[in-house]
Amino acid sequence: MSADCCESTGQSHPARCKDCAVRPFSVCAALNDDELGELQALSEPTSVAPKSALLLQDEPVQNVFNVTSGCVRLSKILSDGRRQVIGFAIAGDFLGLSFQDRSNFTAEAIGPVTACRFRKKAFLNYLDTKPDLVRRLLEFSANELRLAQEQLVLLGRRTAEERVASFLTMLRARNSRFGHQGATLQLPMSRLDIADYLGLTIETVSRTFTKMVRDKLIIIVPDGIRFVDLAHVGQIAAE
Amino acid sequence: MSADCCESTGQSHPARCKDCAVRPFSVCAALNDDELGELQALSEPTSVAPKSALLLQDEPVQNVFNVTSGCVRLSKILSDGRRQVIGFAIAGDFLGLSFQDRSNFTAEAIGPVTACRFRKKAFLNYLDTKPDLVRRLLEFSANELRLAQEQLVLLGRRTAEERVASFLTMLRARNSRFGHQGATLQLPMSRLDIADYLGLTIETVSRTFTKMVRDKLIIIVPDGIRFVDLAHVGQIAAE
DNA sequence: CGTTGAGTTGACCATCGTCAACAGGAGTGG
DNA sequence: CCACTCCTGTTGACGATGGTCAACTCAACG
Repeated sequence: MSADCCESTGQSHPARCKDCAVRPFSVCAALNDDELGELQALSEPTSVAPKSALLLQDEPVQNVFNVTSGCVRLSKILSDGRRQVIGFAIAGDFLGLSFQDRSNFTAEAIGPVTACRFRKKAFLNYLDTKPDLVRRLLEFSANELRLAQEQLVLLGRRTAEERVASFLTMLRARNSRFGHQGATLQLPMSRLDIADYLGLTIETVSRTFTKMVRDKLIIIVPDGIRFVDLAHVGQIAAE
Repeated sequence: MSADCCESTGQSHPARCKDCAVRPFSVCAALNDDELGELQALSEPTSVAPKSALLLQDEPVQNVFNVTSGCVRLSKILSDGRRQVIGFAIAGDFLGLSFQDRSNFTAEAIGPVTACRFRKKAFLNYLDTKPDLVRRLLEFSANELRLAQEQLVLLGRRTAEERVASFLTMLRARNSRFGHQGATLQLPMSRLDIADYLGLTIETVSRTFTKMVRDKLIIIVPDGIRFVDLAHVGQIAAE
């Protein structure tokens, strides 16, 4: 079985919610076994092909999603084409609950993605009967807000090298819950995605990686990087 | 009676929640009259002096707040002193519900501020009995997340002039619910606050204002600006 | 009337963006 | 199997946007 965080694996689509590997980390953890059965009845296990969209900016939101594997890029574009990636959703993350008719951003699968899909209306109706689930969603929302606020500091006040170091340590921390704790970090997204996430250009990201290699902080490996001096990278990120 | 959005006015501390002017815009709108009475019993009407703090970054959160008048600056600082203002809270905004023990940011009154204060524990306990209030908080949280995501685009991808134009139109839109719809816009915060909010320096903000005056887009008045060509400012902001 | 703090303006400069060339791997088709 | 294209990523030269440092104005306040 592949350990790649962005490949669809057999374990991601269990027969029942009860057996779902991401349940403890997802909103579903707010429900007991009986309620899980009800939720399961509303859910549609879905495979999303690489590069296809789960949500489209300014388009009506028909579905909400619970990501079960893979990596989803969330981005906003300006009318002249400038793009800002506002986040990456991974297993356990919940997508689409904005209480607005139209989506504020585009969500696209980077590699293969699996997710539980819900009709938005049905999900909202179910929500009205499950206060604990609403409470859990509130905690998720507050957490996303905290991450966005940290990203505001990064975009507003940090240098290119600090942004890249921050990005690498942040990604490592997020993967830790799935056991990926080694010195190797998979980077499922392209340099362009990273640049658009960090408010930089692809050239600056590339140059910064190269500098970090020269400084013996990381080495670049296929589809990712390997930390050589994790402590020092963390120090640059913390600053 | 002063129309300044950041001055304490008599109407801000009504005897009863029922009569509160900001209720329709705040989380309290989720409660009926009986419930309002319960909430009122938990609330402590509070006046906050200019420059004093409601929340301190990295310190335990004892209270949560419902702002009823004035303007509160939310900011995060890095260890070397760089500061990012992550938002401004005005009447109707709710502060402090992060589900974390310690605050992620500092919240300081810019001018005089009034707010309903709640002990965090008591408020959380009350929440457990009021699903509609949780639901309302979720909507507020989702809305704040949306604003933060738009700010990510601003900080990551927009020029100085676009940032300033966006800031002015955004502030105007937020004030509109309180009837401040004229061409004059009060700016309760300093140039430094604006700079730290927009990821710029105070000099760049000042130069950009000057340029916009030269271009006949705005004129600068005491404690604010006046729109001369609102449509054009909006166009620069939209881009 | 001197002091303080906020804001403005100018001169200069650094970081990062732009434009261009190039390298290397994957896929395609002869 | 090789040539070709395409795409991603890297590197270099140059330049622009916005930052740094400094001087100055002006209003508030004692």
